[in-house]
Amino acid sequence: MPRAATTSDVFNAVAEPKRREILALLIQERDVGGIVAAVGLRQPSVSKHLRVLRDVGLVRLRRRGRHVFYRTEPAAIRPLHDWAKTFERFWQHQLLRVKERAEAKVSNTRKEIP
Amino acid sequence: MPRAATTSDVFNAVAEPKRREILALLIQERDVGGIVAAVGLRQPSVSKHLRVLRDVGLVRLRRRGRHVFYRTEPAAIRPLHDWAKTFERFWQHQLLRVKERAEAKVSNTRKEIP
DNA sequence: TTGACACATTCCTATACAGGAATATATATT
DNA sequence: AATATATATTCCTGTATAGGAATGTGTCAA
Repeated sequence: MPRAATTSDVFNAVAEPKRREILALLIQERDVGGIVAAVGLRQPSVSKHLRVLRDVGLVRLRRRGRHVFYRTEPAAIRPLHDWAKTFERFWQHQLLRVKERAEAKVSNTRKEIP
Repeated sequence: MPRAATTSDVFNAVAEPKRREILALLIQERDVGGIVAAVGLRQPSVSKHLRVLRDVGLVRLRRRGRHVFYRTEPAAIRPLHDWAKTFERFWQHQLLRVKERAEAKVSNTRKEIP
């Protein structure tokens, strides 16, 4: 079985670096031409990335005449954030242990010096 | 160009749901057999997922005789967390606006009642 | 109406993938 | 040494890309 479709969930959609770049860009609304100018890709590739982002709800669009303006939908990133946050307390534990070891070492060094 | 390799970065590695499941599982150290029993996959598939997670630093291993014990390396998830957190203030803005609209509505309703 | 412009979609291709089956490697047991 | 156990790797296959090229669609302008 191949990897899940990029359109299936947010995790797959943001696995592509260019799409993350586009998401960061679209915190400020831009039309497709503006995105093409900003990232180093041809217009059809950009449109395809936008389609993926749209399908998982990571961007919204607004049509104005011939132009289509896209903007990031930040709330759609929350599931990813919440998942990562699940591990936060564990890496904090790690940092604490590192700190404790460092302090213990200092303490030992002090004992050794006299 | 195909999708980037799963081994290239943390974002690609966690794009696969089973790997996220394994990461959650390995907060508590387990051997491969234990993982196989927990997730519904054959041993070779599990070993391959572990290889990917290992290559991007998301898990560490400890050999004990014939058994290999894996555990999640929570700190390796931080880049993902930090990236998602970049958008936190924007979705908070959204929530604030929703709240403001709701309060404005209540206020209007009150004005209409008398 | 005829272009011109902005964007989206389709078709093509090389590549990466995930699981299954078979096999290899390493360690423990007898 | 021979065998059993635990895990890793290799080979195979159907599927999902991501970008390029070509084409389709909708809107504005003259």
